[in-house]
Amino acid sequence: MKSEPDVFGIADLERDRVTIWDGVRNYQARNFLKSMEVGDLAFFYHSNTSPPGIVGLMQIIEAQVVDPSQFDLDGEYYDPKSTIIAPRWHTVKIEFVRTFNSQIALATLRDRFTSEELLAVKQGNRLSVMPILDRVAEQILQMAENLTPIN
DNA sequence: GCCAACGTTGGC
DNA sequence: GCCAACGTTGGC
Repeated sequence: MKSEPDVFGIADLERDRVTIWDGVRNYQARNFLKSMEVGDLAFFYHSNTSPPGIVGLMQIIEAQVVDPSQFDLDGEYYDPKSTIIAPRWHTVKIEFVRTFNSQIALATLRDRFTSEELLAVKQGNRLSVMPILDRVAEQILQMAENLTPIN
């Protein structure tokens, strides 16, 4: 799951511990959010930063959450086509698990995985929520273990 | 800041 | 329903 650190980064999640992942306004990304279940783990990815990459881990603690921002008239995620009876945007509530000692850069992920193995590595991919194979996720977690801490 | 890739909008 | 124009994302 991607977020720009300037907007909401892993440090913000570590501080808040729990958050609703609101503001996703892409149908494909929303469908992936809808498929998530309580207990699922997700990587936190920093986009639009240098270098971009995976910075930590979080856990889904509530599924099928109606995104409240779609009803916020003054917010940037307001959707006039959404109604309380038929909301268009669902998301998840997540909890901070941990920040990696050092981030796993996109370049490293590209070195290690093909775009078939890891969708996030595919050039031109703009999806902010993407599925990941268990096997690949385990390898990434292993990579995180082996990272040397930054001071 | 540039720009390729992609999604959305809207005229027809 | 097609597709050109436009807006956005996000790596570099």
